[in-house]
Amino acid sequence: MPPPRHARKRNRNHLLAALPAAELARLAPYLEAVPLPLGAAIYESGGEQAYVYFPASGIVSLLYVMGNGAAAEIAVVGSEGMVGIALFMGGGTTPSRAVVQSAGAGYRLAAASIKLEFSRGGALQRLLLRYTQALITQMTQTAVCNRHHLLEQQLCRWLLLSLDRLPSNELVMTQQLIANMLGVRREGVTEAAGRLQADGLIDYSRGRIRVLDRGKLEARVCECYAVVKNEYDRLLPAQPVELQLVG
Amino acid sequence: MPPPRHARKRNRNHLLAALPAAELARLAPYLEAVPLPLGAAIYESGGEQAYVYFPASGIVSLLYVMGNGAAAEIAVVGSEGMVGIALFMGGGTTPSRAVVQSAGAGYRLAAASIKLEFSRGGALQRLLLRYTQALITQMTQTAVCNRHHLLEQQLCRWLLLSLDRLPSNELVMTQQLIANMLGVRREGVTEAAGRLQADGLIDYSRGRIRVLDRGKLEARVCECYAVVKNEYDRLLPAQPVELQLVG
DNA sequence: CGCATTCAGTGCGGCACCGTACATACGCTC
DNA sequence: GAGCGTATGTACGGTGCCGCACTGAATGCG
Repeated sequence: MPPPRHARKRNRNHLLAALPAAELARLAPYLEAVPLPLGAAIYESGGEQAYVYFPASGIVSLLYVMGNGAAAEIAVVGSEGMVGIALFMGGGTTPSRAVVQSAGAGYRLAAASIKLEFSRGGALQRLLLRYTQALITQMTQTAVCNRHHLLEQQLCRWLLLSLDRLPSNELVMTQQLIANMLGVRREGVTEAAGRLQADGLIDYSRGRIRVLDRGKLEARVCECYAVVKNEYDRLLPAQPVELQLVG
Repeated sequence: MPPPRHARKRNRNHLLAALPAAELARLAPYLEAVPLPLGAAIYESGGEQAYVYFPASGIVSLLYVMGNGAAAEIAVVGSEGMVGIALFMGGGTTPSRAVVQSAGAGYRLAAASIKLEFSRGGALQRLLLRYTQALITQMTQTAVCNRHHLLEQQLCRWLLLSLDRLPSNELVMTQQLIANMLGVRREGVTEAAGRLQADGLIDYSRGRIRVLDRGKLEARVCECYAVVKNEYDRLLPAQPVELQLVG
C-alpha cells in the first residue's frame, strides 16, 4: 500500500512547523528525535522534567493518579501540541503524569534550551502560550464533562479527540485502558461501546477500535468536544506566527 | 470593633505585592481601583476582555455555562491571583465566565497595559506564568474531583478554597448558589451541609455559613484540596520574585 | 494442538445523585 | 405582627454508575 497523500504533514509537529525559519533554525541543533513507545511515562507526578516533547505522531495522555490508584485523564496531546508546559511556566513539575497512549515519535528539547528560547520572548513564546491556553480549555471542558455528561458522551468525546490526533480511523486501545483514562469502570465502557457498535458508529475487537461513522459520533457527543475543537482552531491557526500582531 | 491585626495584608493583591518596586512603579499609574460587587460578571464567555483584574479582597469564580444553562465552576480566584489570563496568553478571550462570588475590591489594568508589561519578560511575566500554572492545577483537580469524589467532599473542598480567600470564617452564600457552582442539585447541598452541621463542622442559616472547625473540615475533604494548596504554596511563595533565578 | 492469558460481555445488588413536588421556617417590609 | 418572599428541609421514585462475580471468546505461546 503506498503512503497516503498527506504523509508529509503527518510526521511533523505543528508547533515547531509554525515557527519562523530563523527561530526553528536556532532550535534545530538541540532538537532530538525520540520514539514515543506505548505506555512510556514522559514524566511522573512531581518529578522534575528534564525535557519538553513535541510529538510528531502518536498521543500522549496527561492524567492525574489519585492516592488509591484510580486515575483521570486531564487532557491529550498530539502533534498539535507539546508536553511539559511546566518548564516554561516556571514550576518545573506538575502533580500529574504524562503517558504515551498511542505510540509515535517526536522531538525533545532539553529544559535549559526551551527555557532560554522561551525567555527571548519571540514567536516560540507566543505560540507556546497560545497552545497552553488551548490546553487549559481542554482541561476545563474535561472538568465540565466529568460533572455533567453521560459516560457514552464522554466516550464519544474521547474517541473524537483521539481520532483528531491519529492518521487513520483506527485506534489501538483496550476498553480497560479507555476506562482508566476516563476514570470509570471497564464494564461501563463495554456497555457504551456496545451501543455505539450496535448503532454502526464504531467497530472493535480485542483492543482495536475502528471509527466507521464519524458524523454520527459527532452527532452523539456532548458540546464539550466542539468547544475544545473550536478553541484549538482559533488559538492555533495553520498560518505562520510571524504574521500575527503582538499587542 | 477594631480592625483585625492583619488588616494591612488583607487589602492587597499578592501578585502585585510580589513585584519588584521598579515594575510596580511602572504599572501603578495604570492600575485602577475597582469594586467587585457580588454577582458582577468580570467577563463573559467568548467576550473580548478589556481588562485584567487583581482582586485585593473577595472571590471571583471562573465557570463554564453549558448550552442548557447548567454550570460548573472551574476555579476560584482571590487576592492570591488574577482574572483574565487569556489576555497575556494570547487568546484574548475564553469560553468561560468570571463572576464575583463574594464581594470585594481590587485593581484592574487595561489590556494594552498588561500585554505591554508582560511582553517585557520581567518579573511580572514570570509571576503571572507561575500563577497560571497554579490555576491549571486547580482546574485539573476540579476535573478529578468531579469524576471521583462525593458531593460532601467536594463541598468541603469548596468551603476550604473559599475560606482561604476570605478574611473571616464566615461566607455569605446560599445553598442554591453553592449548588450552581458545584454543578449539583440544591437539595444535594442541603443534605451534605446538614451532615456537616450536625457534626459541628459548620453552622449556617439563610445564606450565611460559618466554619466552626476547620480541622475537621480538612479531615473530611478529599486529597484534591491539599494538592491544589500545595501547588499554590510551591509556585507562589511569599518571597519577592526578584530573588528567583531564571533558568 | 492444547493451554494460558488477555479482552470483552453479562447479570445483580447497591448507592449517590437526579427531578420533582411539597412543606417549613426565617427575615424582611409595611 | 401580618404577610410575603426567599432559604432550607424532606420525601419518593428513577437512573447512571459502581463493585463484584462469572462467562465467553480471541490471541499468543509452548
